[in-house]
Amino acid sequence: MPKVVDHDQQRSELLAAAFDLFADKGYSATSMRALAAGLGVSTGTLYHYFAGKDDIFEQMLVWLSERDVEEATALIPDDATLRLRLELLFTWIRGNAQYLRRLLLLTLDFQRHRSDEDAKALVRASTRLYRDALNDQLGPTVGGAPWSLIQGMLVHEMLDPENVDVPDHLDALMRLLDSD
Amino acid sequence: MPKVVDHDQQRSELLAAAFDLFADKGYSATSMRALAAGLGVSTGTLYHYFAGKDDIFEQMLVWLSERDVEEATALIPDDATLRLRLELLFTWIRGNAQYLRRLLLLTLDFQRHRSDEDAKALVRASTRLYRDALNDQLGPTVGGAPWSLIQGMLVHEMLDPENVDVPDHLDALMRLLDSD
Amino acid sequence: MPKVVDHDQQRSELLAAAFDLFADKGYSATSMRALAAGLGVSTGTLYHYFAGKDDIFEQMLVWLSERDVEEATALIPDDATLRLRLELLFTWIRGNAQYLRRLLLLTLDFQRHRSDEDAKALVRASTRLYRDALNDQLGPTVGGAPWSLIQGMLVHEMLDPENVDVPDHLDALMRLLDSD
Amino acid sequence: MPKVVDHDQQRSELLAAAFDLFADKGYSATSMRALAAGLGVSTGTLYHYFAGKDDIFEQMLVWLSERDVEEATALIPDDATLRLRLELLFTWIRGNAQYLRRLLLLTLDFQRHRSDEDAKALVRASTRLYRDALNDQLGPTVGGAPWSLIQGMLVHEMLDPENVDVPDHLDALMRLLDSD
DNA sequence: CATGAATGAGGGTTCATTCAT
DNA sequence: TATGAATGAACCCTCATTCAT
Repeated sequence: MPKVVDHDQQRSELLAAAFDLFADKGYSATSMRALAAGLGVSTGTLYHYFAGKDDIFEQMLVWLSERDVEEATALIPDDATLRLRLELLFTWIRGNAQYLRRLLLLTLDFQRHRSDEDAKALVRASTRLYRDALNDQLGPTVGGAPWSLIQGMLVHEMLDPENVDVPDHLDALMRLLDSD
Repeated sequence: MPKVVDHDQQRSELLAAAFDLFADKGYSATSMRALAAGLGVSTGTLYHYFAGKDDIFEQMLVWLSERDVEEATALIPDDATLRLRLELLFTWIRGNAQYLRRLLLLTLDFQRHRSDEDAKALVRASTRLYRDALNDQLGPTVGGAPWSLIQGMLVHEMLDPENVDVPDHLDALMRLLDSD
Repeated sequence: MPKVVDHDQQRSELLAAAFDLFADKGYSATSMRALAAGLGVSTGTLYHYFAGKDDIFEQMLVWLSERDVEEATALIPDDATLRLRLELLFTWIRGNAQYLRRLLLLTLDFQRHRSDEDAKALVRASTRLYRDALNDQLGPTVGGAPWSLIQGMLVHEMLDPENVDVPDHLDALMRLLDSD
Repeated sequence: MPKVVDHDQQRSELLAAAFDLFADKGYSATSMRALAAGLGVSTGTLYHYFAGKDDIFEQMLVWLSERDVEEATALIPDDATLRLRLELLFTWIRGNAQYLRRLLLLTLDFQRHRSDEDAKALVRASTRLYRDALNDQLGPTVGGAPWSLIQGMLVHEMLDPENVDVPDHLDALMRLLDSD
């Protein structure tokens, strides 16, 4: 099925490139024209591969989530201690902080744009993919606070970039997990 | 003499009512026409009181921030213990969680829409107003993690409302502060 | 009738100031709000003294034309030779070239804006006031060409300011008149 | 393959038709909606072919200037005497006087609307195209006065149509050129 | 498969004018 | 007499989407 392969591969490449375009300007401010131009195709072609703007975003979000979780999980040895897992994950998060901030902002952007149940479900699914991976690594006892702390750190940096004490956040994360 | 209208009062009333309209649909999806209709005035009147859409939002954000900080601070007795302060603040936050989520989302929405330095400064100023008030109440030792945790809790609820363990977050906050 | 005097004087002052405002931006680009602000009154006051924007312009044009003709005519002795008359008039025109260009442009601007017969009649009346004064000074034999040359010089300067040879124009004017 | 439309040809056709619409009401009074309706397309289509209202005008002005100069120049034999050249040019001008008046008024209209340097440069370039062609035909000795006389004649007709003695203008032109 | 021409509703904003005070 | 709040149509322009080729 060579055609299908080509089709899927082309679609993946379009999705990968779409993130930068969306992330630069935000969901609604990124026009289909700009998307087409940035991806090097015509608007018609875009509509050939995708049902519309929302569809591009949705497929992109799923694709990014799966890729991220795979990538981060692969870094952690199976026999790592809790502390090591936390440090490795935190390192990955800090190394991709800029990207994660952009993704988080974009996700909220999209959710705001589309307030229907389908959009909420999509966002929830993507979020849970990340959160479940975190729980897998740090234990099922986690009640949500560490996850909130990580997300909060990213939001904090978006709103007031100069006043975020990153080591303090790692320290806080460790204390939260230790006391469990 | 002109029509007897207190310019500043009228402006404040428009600002107060504007929040719900902005928060319902997001910054960019709320048109000036919708704003005017929702506020019961014409678009011309809106431009009589404000320089434009951005100006409405900016004035609104300042007004809300100052009002919130005053309101929350007033609830806390001067001689309250750290634990009591935390509980009172957390109670206020939970009591206004829906509003705070909407405000946070709206703020991020606006920041995305306008990426210039002026917008960033405005958002930063508003954010710091809240954060400084928190630091005033919970002590200067706070390195940012508690603040991130609170913001993260709100974001968490936006993305995955059913999976947030609120008491766990209060507990985590207490642990973070106790160990200082 | 003190009230009437005050009223007329105020109106004259408003008209005088209105020219600069109109000339700076053009007829249609000068808003009533800008006019009111520039004249130091409210829009309501403007509508108290004038029937509307067109009325302001019309009264202004009449007032300017009469003032200009009086002023330029006063400079010429009754017993001046044709050559002297021409030189004095040309000197006045060059001394007021910037103003005259602005006035000519503004007049065309207005005529374009209002294509009805009333506007045309007004413009024609104003133009003839200038042209008749010129004919009075330079003789009834003038068939229109000198007048066209002067207007053309001003238009020429508007369209291509650096390439107008002013002495050549005076020379040409003299030749046109001499050969009559 | 897209719809088969020659982009440049379609653009030229729109430009040609745009002149009448602009000339009828003036630059600023001709709205994009009116333009689109008059050209038989949607506003969206207009923006597909042109960057905006100014762009339409600018491209139109260049196109008209080049067409006019070509057309008028083609009428004059290479070995024509000065007198013949003048007569032929004057005949062309009189034959197109209505059009030229409309063009001149429109150009001034546009220059008034946009006072930036780019607009001035465009107008200057267009003006010089006409003037240089005139100089080419009537000799480099022309100091500008004949050109001013021609423009003045057109302006004169705009302001006071009934009082322009056309033969007198031709006569004056000949005298100006003879005496060189 | 792929193109880009075409649409027209809707965006933020400005306007001359009215009128209650 | 004088004010400025209020209107709402119209401004230029952008948009996601469709479809003939």
